[in-house]
Amino acid sequence: MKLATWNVNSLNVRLPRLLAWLAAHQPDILGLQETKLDDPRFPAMEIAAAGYQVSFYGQKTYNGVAILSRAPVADVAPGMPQFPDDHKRVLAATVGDIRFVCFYVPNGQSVESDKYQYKLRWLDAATAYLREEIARHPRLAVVGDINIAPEDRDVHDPDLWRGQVLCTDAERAAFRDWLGLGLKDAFRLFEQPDKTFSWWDYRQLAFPKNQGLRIDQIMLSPALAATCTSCRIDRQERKGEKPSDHAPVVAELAL
DNA sequence: ATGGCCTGCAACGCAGGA
Repeated sequence: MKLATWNVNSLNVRLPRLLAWLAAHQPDILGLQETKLDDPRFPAMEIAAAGYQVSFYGQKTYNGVAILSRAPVADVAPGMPQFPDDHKRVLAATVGDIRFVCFYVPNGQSVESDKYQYKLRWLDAATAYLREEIARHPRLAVVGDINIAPEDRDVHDPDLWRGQVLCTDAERAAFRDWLGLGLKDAFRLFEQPDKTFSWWDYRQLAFPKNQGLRIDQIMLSPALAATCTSCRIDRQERKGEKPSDHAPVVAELAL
């Protein structure tokens, strides 16, 4: 079984790439972030034609999340009950005996901004939310654009980024809180090449220079982590015409 | 390669991303 996550940075623009990627990689469950589409405009027909059930929770211009699954989906739950929010950033669904949570964590913009304070409040609420989810669902996968580079090795230039948003101690502490609930960062269950990232700025030739961050994650509860056989980032998808600035992350489970 | 990020909006510059 393949689980995946991808910030598509506008599903409207990225739909051709998404359909090609589904055909090439055939994930069983995929979480999307930054669809940037109102629900009436969601391309449900095209995705259904590709063989996927789809649940979506979107808004115009900003945010927006979706879950695609080859198998039937149940108990779809938008948002976090602990954190009423106009931003559409959270969607959860059950596929078989797996609970799949798709997060689009706030960016935070800069440590001086109100958006950073919002991000910290959001992360606190997410900890409470995940504590309940993992208690209720032993086989839990939490995926998404987490907008936190967990450690310096997830940053191309740690000195440049030190103390900046995505790398602050407070954000990293929240990520460690999630690991403290028992979740495993699937990517770090395996030996990985140095300087493997999931996001590269569109500017300054950041991708060819590999000036990136690893801010997209798949986190697995112990029961699922025990079945995980690989986790990799598909940097090929960052190449070519009109790529998203994020690459997909894929975890394989022996299920 | 003589460039300089991308997307959506109701725009004709701006907000937001990270």
